[in-house]
Amino acid sequence: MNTLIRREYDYALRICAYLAGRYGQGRVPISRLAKVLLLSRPFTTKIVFRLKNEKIVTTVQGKDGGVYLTNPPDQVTVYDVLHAMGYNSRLNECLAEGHKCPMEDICRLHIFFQQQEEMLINNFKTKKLSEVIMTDGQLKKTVRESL
Amino acid sequence: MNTLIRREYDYALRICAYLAGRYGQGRVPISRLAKVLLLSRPFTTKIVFRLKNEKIVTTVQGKDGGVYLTNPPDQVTVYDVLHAMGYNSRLNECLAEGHKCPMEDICRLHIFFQQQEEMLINNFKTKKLSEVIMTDGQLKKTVRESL
DNA sequence: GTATATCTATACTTTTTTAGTATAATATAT
DNA sequence: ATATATTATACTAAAAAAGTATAGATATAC
Repeated sequence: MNTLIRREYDYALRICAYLAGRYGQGRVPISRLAKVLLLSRPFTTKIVFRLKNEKIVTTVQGKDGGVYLTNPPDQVTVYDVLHAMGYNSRLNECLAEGHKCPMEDICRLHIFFQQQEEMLINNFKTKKLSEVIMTDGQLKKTVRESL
Repeated sequence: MNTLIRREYDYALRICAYLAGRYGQGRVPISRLAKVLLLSRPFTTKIVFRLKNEKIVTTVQGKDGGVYLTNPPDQVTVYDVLHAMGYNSRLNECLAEGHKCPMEDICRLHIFFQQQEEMLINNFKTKKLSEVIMTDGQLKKTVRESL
């Protein structure tokens, strides 16, 4: 199966949605993120590393270190997170930069997909992290039920 | 790069958009489809084979054989073609059938992506082949210019 | 009835992408 | 000092996508 949102991107969003719920409440160690979000620890590490480089999250090393969301959740969008992770998905390859299809200008399919993609990206840019917060309470409940 | 519409699906759409422009005007051999749409012949063959099995196109063997659109272009949608090709792309894997995420019910990200996907599929179901026709005239012009 | 143009059906190969792991190093609170 | 964290990069394995090859069947024109 084929997805526009890769696993990594999805995990990154989960991590940010969780951190959004703890904004202003200190640092969360990666080990805890992994546990509560059902991710492997090395993979979580990798994703946090990318998010940190793009300044979506801030990290603190050492004992009592951990991760927190750099900016308030209502100032970060789903698109921001995807973009930070290197999101460059396209509905159709013919929409990609550098791709020069000789039919492009006359191709109504191209125009159609272009419109669809714009709409989607626009919605990603509108959706804020504050709207998709995952709280500890919710997570504990579902994880308990899934055991 | 990652796309929702695979190359095969895109080619299938092109083929159908072209056949839509010649609906009621007889059969088009695969060799011609490949040439005019800038596709390799074996690949075109493979795609036509799939479209035939799903009755999107009808094929006639033998000398003077070829391919034509089974139904009028205003009765076939972009979604019909994608579906025939085995389209099962999802925005996010967590939307896939059989995928059971323990957080699913409470996950606002899941709900958000679900909505986005519905919107997209709906638009695919609304767009008819008659709206994306590629004519011989257009194609010859662009191909000439690209040489 | 034969040659030829055409589709049929499946198997194979190559390349790319994705997903995930491992590890040695560095930082900090106590 | 030491225990607990993150850092940064390299590596591996599995899966998917893209495209090719080929032997065969079929229909038609002549």
